[in-house]
Amino acid sequence: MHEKQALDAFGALSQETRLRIVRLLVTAGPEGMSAGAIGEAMDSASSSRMSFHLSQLEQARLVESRREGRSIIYCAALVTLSGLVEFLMRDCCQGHPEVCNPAVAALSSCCEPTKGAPHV
Amino acid sequence: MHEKQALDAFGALSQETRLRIVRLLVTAGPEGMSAGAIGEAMDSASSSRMSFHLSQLEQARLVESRREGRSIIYCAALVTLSGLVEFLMRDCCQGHPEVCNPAVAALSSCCEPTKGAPHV
DNA sequence: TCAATATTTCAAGAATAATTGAGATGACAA
DNA sequence: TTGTCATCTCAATTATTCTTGAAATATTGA
Repeated sequence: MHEKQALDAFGALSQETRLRIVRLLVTAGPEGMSAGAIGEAMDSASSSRMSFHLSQLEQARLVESRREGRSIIYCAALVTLSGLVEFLMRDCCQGHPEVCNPAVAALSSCCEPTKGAPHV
Repeated sequence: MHEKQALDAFGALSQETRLRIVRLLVTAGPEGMSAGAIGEAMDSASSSRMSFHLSQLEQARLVESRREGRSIIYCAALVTLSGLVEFLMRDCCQGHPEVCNPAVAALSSCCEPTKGAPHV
């Protein structure tokens, strides 16, 4: 993860509709959701507005898309999300390992790390 | 962490100078740095510009400040950073615990979680 | 008190980003 | 091959955010 990519990702996440889309897709899991279904889950979203925000998210690599018949299916790009966290928190414990533990605890509430997984 | 607070935080992090400041302060640790010292670490930052960005960061609760003599010392607010991660990744493993492990591994590269720490 | 240092505040202009609505594209089914 | 559905693209308008420079505030030392 480079600075430019992180800036794009944070920029994408700083807009209400887009943040909601990402969180929706994070819970939706790897099957993802069609653009139309995402739009229905948002209040008052015209198709062009939805398309604009989805393409911003895709450019920022926070979501990925694939075509399935007439629909385009979007899903969250968890690799980018975790890269973002790592970029932001890198070197947070220079001599003070205790200070950044809350961040780890927060993520652990999601799920336990794979034993022996290579640290990114 | 509520949506509004998360939007403010992501908005604050989506600007080059501010993202650099946060990362600088994350590595600086709890002692923090004075506004002037932060400004010197940025290229071509006028004091008013620096003050504008620092106040944006403080409004987003990503940094905290205290006065020390003539200087104002800023340090990273790790509680907000970890809250942000938790907000973004909440419910990422609805039935699919394996998919979000990369995020945990990324954070673990920073430091190990405290044993028995309450999960946020 | 006066001058110097460190930082903030304010207003104006410049730069970026979001929304809207109309029209285009691509896939499928009759 | 025509019609319909799902989604995207484009250009214009509106809204938000950033930078600049001048002036204000707070702290300290002479």
